[in-house]
Amino acid sequence: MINLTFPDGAVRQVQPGLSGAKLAASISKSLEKKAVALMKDGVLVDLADPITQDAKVRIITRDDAEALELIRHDAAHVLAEAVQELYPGTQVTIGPVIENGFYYDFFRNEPFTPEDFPAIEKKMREIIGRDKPFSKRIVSREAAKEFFKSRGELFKVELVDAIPEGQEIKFYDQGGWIDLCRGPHMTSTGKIGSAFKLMKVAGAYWRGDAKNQMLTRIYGTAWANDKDLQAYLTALEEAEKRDHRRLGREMDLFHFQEEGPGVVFWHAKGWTLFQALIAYMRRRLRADYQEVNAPQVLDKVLWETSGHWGWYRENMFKVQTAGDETEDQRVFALKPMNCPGHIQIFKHGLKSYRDLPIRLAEFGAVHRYEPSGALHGLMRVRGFTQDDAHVFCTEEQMAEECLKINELILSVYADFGFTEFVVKLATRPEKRVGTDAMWDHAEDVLTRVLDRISRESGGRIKTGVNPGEGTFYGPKFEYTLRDAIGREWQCGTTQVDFNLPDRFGAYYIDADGQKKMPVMVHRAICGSMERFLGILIENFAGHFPLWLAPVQAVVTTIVSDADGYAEKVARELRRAGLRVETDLRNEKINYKVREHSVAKVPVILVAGKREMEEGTLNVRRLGSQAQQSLKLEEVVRLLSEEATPPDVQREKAA
RNA sequence: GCCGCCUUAGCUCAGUCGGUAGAGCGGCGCAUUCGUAAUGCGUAGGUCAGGUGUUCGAGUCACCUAGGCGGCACCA
Repeated sequence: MINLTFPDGAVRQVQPGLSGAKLAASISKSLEKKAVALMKDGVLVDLADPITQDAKVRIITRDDAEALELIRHDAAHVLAEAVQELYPGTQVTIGPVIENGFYYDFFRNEPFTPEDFPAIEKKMREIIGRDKPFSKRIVSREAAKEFFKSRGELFKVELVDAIPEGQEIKFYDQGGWIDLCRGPHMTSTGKIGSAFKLMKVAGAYWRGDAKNQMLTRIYGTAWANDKDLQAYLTALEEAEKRDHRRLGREMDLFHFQEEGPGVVFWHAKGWTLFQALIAYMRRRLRADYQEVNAPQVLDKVLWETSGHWGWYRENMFKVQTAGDETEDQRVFALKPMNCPGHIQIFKHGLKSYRDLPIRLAEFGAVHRYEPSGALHGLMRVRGFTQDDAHVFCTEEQMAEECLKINELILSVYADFGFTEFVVKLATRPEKRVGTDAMWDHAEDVLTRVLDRISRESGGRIKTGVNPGEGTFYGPKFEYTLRDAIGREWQCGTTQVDFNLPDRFGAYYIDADGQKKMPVMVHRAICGSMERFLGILIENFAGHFPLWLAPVQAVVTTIVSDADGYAEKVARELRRAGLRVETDLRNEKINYKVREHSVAKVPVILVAGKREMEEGTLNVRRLGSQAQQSLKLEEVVRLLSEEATPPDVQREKAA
């Protein structure tokens, strides 16, 4: 006999080999019907699997949260069956569960289009309606390969070969249609229900490798019920409304055009935002950093020395004279990074150990030839501004510098309202420079720093490791923040580098009078200012806190008699440092309120006859219909206080 | 870069079977002076992304190029 422990702590003795299905049946008739899988020691397994030893068990019904991934996984199988039924000759490959849904990759000479969806969905519903049971059987490697080979499923043959020796090969049969799968599945296709929808088609490389064939991927979403499906579709629409490309146009922040793929035309309002962000960062750097500026165009030898010319040449802009007659054939590069420039500044003149650490910061405009398919609004561009810095320090100072940077990064994020972060250590990649000993050392230092960050945050900051994701010259920390709608963005990085100082021959004079190589720490907080602004636009859905809003308030009139008063109000607010516009157009107040609300101006100050006579303003805040009548002086005081950036407020309070 | 889709007025989008381009918003003009999310009337605005081809005739069909969108790959 074996002991099964139930979620309520109850223990039951049963015969070994009892299946989850039988177990459910022994509890109640209704549970037998509702059960779709078994949770055994924290792992989902098929209901038909025998339980052979003591375990903690829980019967999973379709309504349990754990069943959702099964619904999606089963839906992927049904999608594959539907496609093969409708389009014979299509080869199936893989079909995993992903966040919010599933996909299946197919190989077919003619790719699918969304126009095929109605037919496929209809067929899926038909298969689900048949409600055939999922049944599993273990097969031998040879039998599995033979089976797929005979059906012309060459991708599946490759998949069988990829299964590690000693691992079982399982076939799942769903009413005659069979797929290779590690499972688990629910009891029958009918359990999938009807709350699913095919979403999009996309190309995807076989096994994620660009050297392989392109497959057609069909994405779908699936939920336990229609209400959840509908909620998901609504959330997608909401996310679309805060798309920074859309808000950028609606709020007149920036634009892109054909002649400049991947480079931003910043309009006045967008540039105001940009400048507000840079001004904030400058204040945060004032105490510890020296701001510098290195050239845009430098001879390619510098990039050869750094290694960029070797590793990233395809992604660099080459710059040469455009003249046809010129003899000067010298090749320059538009800088893709700031580090070589900063090293030149460090190397200029002798540095003493007493000078260290030297922290050079730059809002450096860099250009990278990103693949055309990678471009995406402000999030991925070919010309952008990094809030970059390089700290030149001694070995002993390195860990302390990393911690100091960590504090700065986290406090910057907090000032923008981001409170959830993950810090990951990215370790040595295959493509790299420097000796293994150097890498061992650098990774060792960062691992210890990461432990300390985690420990000192009291577990508030999550940490992790990204193996092989480091840069070619050193390991790094990747700072990821979570936005208002739960999306994660990797922004900041801290990189420890023993390689570039060596390659460029940078040194300082140590206490013993000897030349010594400094360690270099690269760091960025926002990463790309353009991208960070894109993230901010989406995070706030364009509804910026007052200190960032490009137009902080609009003063508008109800009657033209109040025009003079409105001008005076605007002057006073501007004198207090606020970004204010007036709207004296001969339009109804409804019209003007609507227009400025749509433009997401945080504060509308209405001046009518009454306000003019009383020296007041009627204040209306974005997102609220409430009105508040306040004295002009009061408005100036309240708004300038609210528009004070968080760091300045902190300084004042201190 | 790869796969698929898209590109019509400043913006959002119609445009039938291949027969000579349309709406709303916005702009401009006039009237309206009005109390918190769209006042009325009038008016201008187009190389249908660019090119080549098929055709008596192309916004519409085919091919090429560019840009965009969704994924994939990439992201120093």
